Amino acid sequence: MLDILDGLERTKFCGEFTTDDLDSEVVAHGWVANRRDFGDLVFVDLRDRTGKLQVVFDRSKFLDDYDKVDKLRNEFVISVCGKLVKREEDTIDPKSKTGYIEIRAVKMKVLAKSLPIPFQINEDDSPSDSVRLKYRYLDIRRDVVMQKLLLRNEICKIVRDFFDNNSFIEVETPILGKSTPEGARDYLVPSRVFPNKFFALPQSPQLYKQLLMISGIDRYYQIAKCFRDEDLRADRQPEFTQVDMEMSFVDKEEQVMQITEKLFVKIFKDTIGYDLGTLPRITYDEAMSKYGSDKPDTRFGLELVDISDLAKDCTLVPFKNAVLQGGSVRVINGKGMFEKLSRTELEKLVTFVKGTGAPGMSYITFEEDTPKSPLLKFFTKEQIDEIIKRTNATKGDVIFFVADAKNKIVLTALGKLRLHLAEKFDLIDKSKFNALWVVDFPEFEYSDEEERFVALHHPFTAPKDDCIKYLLTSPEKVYAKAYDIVINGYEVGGGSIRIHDPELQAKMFEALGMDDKKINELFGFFIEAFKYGAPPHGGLAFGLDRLVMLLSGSSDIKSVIAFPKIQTSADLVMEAPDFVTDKQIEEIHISLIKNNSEDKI
RNA sequence: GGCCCGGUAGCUCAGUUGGUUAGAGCGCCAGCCUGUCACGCUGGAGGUCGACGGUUCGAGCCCGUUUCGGGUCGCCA
Repeated sequence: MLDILDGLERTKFCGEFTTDDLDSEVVAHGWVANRRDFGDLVFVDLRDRTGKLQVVFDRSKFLDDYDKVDKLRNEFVISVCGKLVKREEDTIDPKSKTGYIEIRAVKMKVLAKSLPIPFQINEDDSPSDSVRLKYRYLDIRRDVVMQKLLLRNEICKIVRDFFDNNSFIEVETPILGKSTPEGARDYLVPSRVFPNKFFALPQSPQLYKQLLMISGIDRYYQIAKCFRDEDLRADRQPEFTQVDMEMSFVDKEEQVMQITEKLFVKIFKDTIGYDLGTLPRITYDEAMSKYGSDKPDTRFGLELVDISDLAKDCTLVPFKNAVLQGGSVRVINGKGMFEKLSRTELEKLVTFVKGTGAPGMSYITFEEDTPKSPLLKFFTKEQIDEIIKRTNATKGDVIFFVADAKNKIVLTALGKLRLHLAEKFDLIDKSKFNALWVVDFPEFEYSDEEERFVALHHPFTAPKDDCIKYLLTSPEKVYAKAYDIVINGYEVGGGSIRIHDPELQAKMFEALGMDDKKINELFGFFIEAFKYGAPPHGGLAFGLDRLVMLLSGSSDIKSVIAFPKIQTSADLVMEAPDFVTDKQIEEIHISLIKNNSEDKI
């Protein structure tokens, strides 16, 4: 090491030099970010993860071989020795944090050369994703990317300190586990030792952390890698990080929510200086009926209004039937949107709503104070007046109607329309962070596909005490001790109080239509564990990537992950996944549908 | 699996109605320059217009297929 660096030890990181270091001999290491070459005078911006510092190479004062300076190019790694000085008044760069100082170099060593890199590293230029991700290690040299990784590190430190201060213990749980059928698709790992058997990568450390409660760890946390073999989205990666926690001797949602809320308030305050305040609570039912979503973005209005009671008595058959068949008719008032929406754009909105699964959308426009719409003839004047009253509709508004025999379709459609309109008309105050709790989730959700009730959260979620009696008779009436934390319309985290009573757990499985054999195969070990003294417990997990994304003002989760996957879930840096040798395949007792390994060359 | 958008120099992009030798900025190479900070100036290199096929006298441009990248629906307890 010392031979390479000629004994040069870094005085400070580039961005950390201050007036304290003035007029002393200093050593700085870094990358050549830019150079301005005047022949016998060369300026170099030296960059490391903390920022940039100008180095001046003046031939008349440089004691080393000046030829090396001539040959410097961008992204060379160098070590510079010289005097740190204050710049002349008229040469100060006000745009740079270190713009008032510079190193007058007397010695310089090139530690590594660099080819011209495939794109330029500066703040203004952003190359396409594929180039950036193929050369992600270079992309990270860009300040915008580096800042996100530094922010991520900061958040992790706050998380660790916080849990440590609150008697939580970090325990690592296995990456190689067992496949569980419900929920997302598992990443599978074939076993070499057990032919035909597979490990699964964890979708979350859920079962392990509950076992740790039985162990007496009492309070656990982990910054855990989780895996889901599903298609990607801008805010979804197949491999992601959760901050996972669980605590014993709690039986009320409140206890977990309080400590989590404290952590979130601290993270926002200590990183970006934002005061989250006290998080409002909203029930799942209320969130659905007001916002058409269980993760509402409350930074803007456009709330849903139920007019089913009026539509029930109208003469428009689809509306009437929707209500009579157990569904609903609901509306959103697009405040002041009439002038901004042409006929074509209104029809585009109809297409958009149809795309969400709703049968269609109607609307009433208010070019003047009086409503205009083909819908009007199906309602009485009193009904229309009531709709206007409930939506506060006035001149310039447009009321959007969606009806269906399935409530969920109406709610989802309007919920998505609400977001779409807010985006389209720029109604969202981007400087705000609206964090809230969604509570009182239903325990079950009816799956049309499987024609049975499935767990909305997971099958270990405790039902509300007064709902237990409905478990086997009316699952739709059962609410859960479950809670989600939602920020700006993103589901950032969620958790629940767990079932710790083996009898209740058995009932729960029964409600889900699982027979003893299946239960034993899948969760036998888990059920057994609960017979050896399980304390009441509950916990929560939140997505670290999503949180960093929000805090860094980004809407792309890839931007806050060092080496993210692209949409096809491939890794462009390593070019993974890739073929493996026939021998490797043989060892894990797998036969390929078609051996493509020759295609590799 | 469906739908939408995109691929032109190393990077970011322009390219008219289908018409001569496909352009710009940055970067790169060479030279000049002692206070620049997006340094400047002079000169230069660099292109299978993602690929294949079709239409046409003629295709970067039109059509089809395909590939790669992005967004989204399904999916994501």
